[in-house]
Formats: sequence, structure tokens, C-alpha cells
Amino acid sequence: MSIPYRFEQTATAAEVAARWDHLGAGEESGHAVAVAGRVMLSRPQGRLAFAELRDSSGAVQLFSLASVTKEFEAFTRLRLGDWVGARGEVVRTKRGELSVKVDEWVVLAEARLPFGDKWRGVTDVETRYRQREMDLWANPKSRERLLLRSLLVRRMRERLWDRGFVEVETPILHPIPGGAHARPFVTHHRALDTDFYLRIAPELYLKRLVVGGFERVFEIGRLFRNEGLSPRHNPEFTTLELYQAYADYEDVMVLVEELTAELALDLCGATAITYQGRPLDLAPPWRRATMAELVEEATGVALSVHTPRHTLAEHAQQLGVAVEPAWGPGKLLLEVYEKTAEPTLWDPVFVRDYPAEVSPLARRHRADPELTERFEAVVAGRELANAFSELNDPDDQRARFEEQSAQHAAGDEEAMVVDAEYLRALEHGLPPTGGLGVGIDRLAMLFADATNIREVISFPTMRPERARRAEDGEDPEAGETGLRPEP
RNA sequence: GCGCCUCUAGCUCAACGGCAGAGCAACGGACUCUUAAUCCGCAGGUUCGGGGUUCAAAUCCCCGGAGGCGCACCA
Repeated sequence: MSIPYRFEQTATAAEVAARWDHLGAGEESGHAVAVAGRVMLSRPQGRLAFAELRDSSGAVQLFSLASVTKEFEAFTRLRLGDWVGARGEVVRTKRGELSVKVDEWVVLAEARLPFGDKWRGVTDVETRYRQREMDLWANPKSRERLLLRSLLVRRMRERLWDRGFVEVETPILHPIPGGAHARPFVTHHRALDTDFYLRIAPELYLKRLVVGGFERVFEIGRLFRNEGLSPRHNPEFTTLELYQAYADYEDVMVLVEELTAELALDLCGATAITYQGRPLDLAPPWRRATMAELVEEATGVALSVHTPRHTLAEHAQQLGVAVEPAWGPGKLLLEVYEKTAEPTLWDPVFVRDYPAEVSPLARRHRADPELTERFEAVVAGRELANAFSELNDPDDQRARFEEQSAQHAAGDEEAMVVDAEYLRALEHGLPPTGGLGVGIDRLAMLFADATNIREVISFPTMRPERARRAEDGEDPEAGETGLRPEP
């Protein structure tokens, strides 16, 4: 049987269901359609045969009769997973199932490999992640999660366009990894004989675009961090970063809470959603609290960046934090916050006014130079967004870079290094700007009610399948060369 | 990186020191209204790999691999 190059589909399963819903049992519509999809169930029954055809919109039953259907015998031998195109009249069977009574049909692709258990599908997580194409057919929920993610990104773009933001693309190959505190992947460019780093954040380039006159920009794209995998971390992940000239972090808070609530309405139909069985209300306004306030709430002790270092160190140690000598009060306060307050947070809260020591790209707080105008949005106990009034003073930025650089030299591989190009850009003048980063995978998890980031990534990062054979000392290609010593 | 758990037929799972099994899928057959169709028949295995203990190992022990969860990391 030859496979055609195209098939003229005139209706989807969902369209058939909607348009001929009114047909009564045993009734015939008099209308022919052409449908296509994958055979998910097959019930041959002598001179009759039924098959469930699934397409991206839903499923419709194919009803085949030996007296009507061409190549009826072959139809009864269709296997689960075969792609089929079928033309015929829309009817409702005597038992009440809306069907296409097949006149002509054609195989569009054979499923050579079996398709798993028709009832229980495929549940083995390794198979589900490594062979996602199989998971998507076997488990409708997997498809729904990826669809939801797609819609999330689409709506996010639309909401930002509506607000006058311009979508841009900035380099993924960075000569200097910057914009975040993370270990990079390294690669090499032959012609330039130079190492490049896959970006750990687009931040610095986006702010350079603001310097260049793009007053509202955003980028949705992939970031790469050479760190551990976990149910909440994938080495490559997607973020939204945006920058708004003339705005400060208070303005960004309003944007974040409004945008999130709008997306919740788009995707879940309400701002009050349920995550992991627990109610979560995303309606603005969200609570705003300083890090110091939250620490005091959680511990009963008033601590801040102005608390003597040894006092902070004592508290941190009591909490089991391995305090390092290089840490100042800011880092210690952050550690205490993360151990005590952060795990208790559930409803959305803007945790604001982070220590300057741990925020090298954020502008100093207008009321306290030891703090910055930075916040993280914590929702359902997770960091969903990180934002600040951007540091636009080139001298201060240089000083912060140099502090980071000293930490890098002292062995902190994740500390930043001085980025002269970026400093030169700041010398040309960055207006007051509010900036924001949002983890799109985590946002998708929230709306999809998923606990594992891999559920919202089409092909999550896995150890390569060939690793085992290589470890065993086998050359995977040895058997495929066809070259054998003569006996 | 550390700890715990998992790995048996294409898929989903039993057997837990004593002959490696079932359902579904596949394959052959019956069946003119099925709905996870039903019925009859047939076939399917390096029990993740390697080593050890034992009369006997899927099962117990050791090493390795892959995966999951938690911790650490991810400011």
C-alpha cells in the first residue's frame, strides 16, 4: 500500500461532534466528511468494524461495513497507532455513537512500534520523558499540559504587546556570562578561536537595548545553567525578562500581580485557583513585605542588614547554615530568611528590599544604601519572579562588579566578573528602569498543577541513552560498519 | 555530590530462595451496532549489566548502569 503525500481533511473530530450532535441513534446526516488521525482502538466484528480515530481536537468513531467500505479486510487489520485518513457519511449508530461511516480510507503512516497498553497507557516516567511522542498519544493529560504552556506564552506575549512592550532577541552566546549568579555551559567558536558561554541571563543585553532607546522591551527565551537537576530545575529553562524605562520596582510589582492574575483568568478561568489541593488566590493586590519583616515574623527576632554580623552568624548557625567567613550581614540575612520565612509562604507575597551584598545589579534603596530596591514574588512557596529598580549608576555598578570579581577570584565560581562592555553602555546613560525576570516553566507548573518541571517541558534534559553502552566498552558503531575480519 | 526507593514480555503488573506468570498489545481464527467488544487458538524473556553466596537466585550480598523522590546546589 502506498502512502499518499497529502490528505484533504474536511473536518476535525471536534467539528464532527459539534455539528452533528443533534443526530439521533440510527440517523444518517446525508453529509460526507474526511477525517484523519491515529487509530487508538479497533473493534473488528465480522462484517462490521469500529475504530476510534483520535486527532488533535478529540476523537471520532469510524464505522466500517464490508458492503460499504473499500478494502474492508485491510481495515479490520489496522493496528493501534496507525495514522488513517477516512471519508464517509456522518451517522449515528444504532447504539448511539456518532461515527463516520467509512467509504474510502487510506493509511497515512504505519505504527511499526507498538503503542503501549490501550487502557493504562504508558506510565513509566523514563519512557514518558525519553519518548515523549509516545507519552503524548498514550496520555491526554501530557498533551493538555503542553498545550496549556503554549497558551500561557501566547497570552503573555499578547498582554505585553498590549502594554506597549517590544519583543526582542538577544545573544545566547555570551563572551562573558553575566546577569545572574550561576555556573555556565562553555562552548568554543572555531573561526574566532574563542570560548563562549551559553547565557545564564539576558539581563545585561536587554538593559543595553534600553540605553539604545527601547523604552519597553521583553524577551522570552531559553537560559542555560550548568547546575543540578531536580523536580524544579532543568539545565535549560525558559524565562520572561522585561525592562520598562522610567519605572521603579513598585511599578513592576503592580505589573507582576496584574499580569499573573490576567493569565490565571485566561488559563484557569479564575484568579482563585487550586494548587496541589490547596487554594491559592492570585487576585491583586498581593501582600508586600520586606525581608526583614518576614524574618521577624518567622523568628520573633528583629534582624536586618544593620544587625551586627556575629549576631546574624549565630542565628544562621543555629538554623544549620554552614556559615562562610566571606559572608557579610546581607548574605547572612538572606540565608536566615530562606531557612525560616520563605518555606512558610503560600499566598502571593512580594518579598522586598534585598541586601545590596547579594544584589549586584539592583539599585540601592532610596532610604537605605545597604539595601536594594529588589523583590522576589513568592507564590505557593516558590520564587516565581525576581525584579528590581535597575542599577544605572556606572560607578556603583563598577564597584559591585569588582566586589563580585573578588569573590570569583576567592573561589566562588558563580560570582560575576567585571563586564567592561556593559559598563561602557551604562556610561551612555540608562534611565531609571524597572526590570523583571519570570520563570515560565514554574508559572506553567502553577497553572498546570504540576509538581515536576519535566511535566511542562516537551523534552526535558536526560542523561543520553547511549551512556550505558559506552561505559560497557562497546563501540556502538562497531556492529554497523559491515566490516568484519575474514575467517 | 549525599541518602532512600525502583528496574521482570512491546505496555501495565504478579511471582519475594524452589518449574518466570497474568491482562492488554501482537499473530491465526469466529462474529452485521461495538464502546477497554466478546470468544477460541498461538506465540512472546540475557528478570538492567557484571560478580558473589547457595543444592537452587528475578528474589540475598557486592560493584556498575538508568530512573524517581528527598537533601544539597539553584543567592
